[in-house]
Amino acid sequence: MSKKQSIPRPTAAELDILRAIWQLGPATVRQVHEILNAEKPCGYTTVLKFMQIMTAKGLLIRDESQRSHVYKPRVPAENTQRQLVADLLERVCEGSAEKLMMHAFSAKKISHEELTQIRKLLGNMERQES
Amino acid sequence: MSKKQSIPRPTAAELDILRAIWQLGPATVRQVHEILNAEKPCGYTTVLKFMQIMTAKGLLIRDESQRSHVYKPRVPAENTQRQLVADLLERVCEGSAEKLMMHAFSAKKISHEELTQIRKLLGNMERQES
DNA sequence: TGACAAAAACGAAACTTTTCGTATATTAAG
DNA sequence: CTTAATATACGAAAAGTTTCGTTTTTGTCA
Repeated sequence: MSKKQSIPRPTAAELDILRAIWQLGPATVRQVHEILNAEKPCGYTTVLKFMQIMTAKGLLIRDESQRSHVYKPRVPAENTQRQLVADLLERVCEGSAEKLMMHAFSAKKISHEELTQIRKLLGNMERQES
Repeated sequence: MSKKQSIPRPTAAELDILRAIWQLGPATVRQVHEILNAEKPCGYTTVLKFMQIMTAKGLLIRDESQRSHVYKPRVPAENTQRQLVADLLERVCEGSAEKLMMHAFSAKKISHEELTQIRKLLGNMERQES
């Protein structure tokens, strides 16, 4: 009975770091800091500290074989993203995917291409349905 | 030049309270506490304090004409929901509505009826497109 | 009007998150 | 080996969130 301790939900600042790593792939503190600092000024050690904390929490794992440690997500980006979307779905859309989409559509202009992709996605859903 | 100060994003606990009020309509602390306490035990004054803080932050407004003050959201539920969805869309889905949907679908089984509704929604979108 | 019940106000403790200064370690160059 | 550059480690302040005990106010009714 292995104890698979659950990974906590990332905080806002932690999500910023995850996003940078999702974009970069396995990355050093310096690389992440470069991206984050460009968006919004922040100290190097601030980013370092976060990445240490995130490692302690189990959000990241790190390879210490190099002088500059290399960090990557403990679980695939998709898992974390799915968890966050599911959470919002329940907590603000009452579990209604339709509401979720309505809000997304009213918040942002969606391109024709994207609409086509989404329709295709819906088709697949339908097919999988019992 | 009226200074329209922006309303802050609700925290997790504040969102719980908003959800209760969205469900109840304008409500007293007691009503909100009843709902929240049923989900997860919490003190009356805890809820009261939150609602006071939220009023100070501009998330709620209250009618003090009765002995039991009546609170309601300062902005329509849809606005807050749209803001939260838009935020997630940008911060975890890279602005891609398709990814948002994919995650929603993989997180939760969607009923046939809901799929139909969503398809209808897509149709409307298309029509509005330039 | 006085006592009781219910509500609001207040203040602060307990936690969590965010930010960084300073100290220490490691490596490369001269 | 010494120094300079760059990394990590550590600790703690600052800020924000959550929780609730205690006090004060307000309304009711006997």
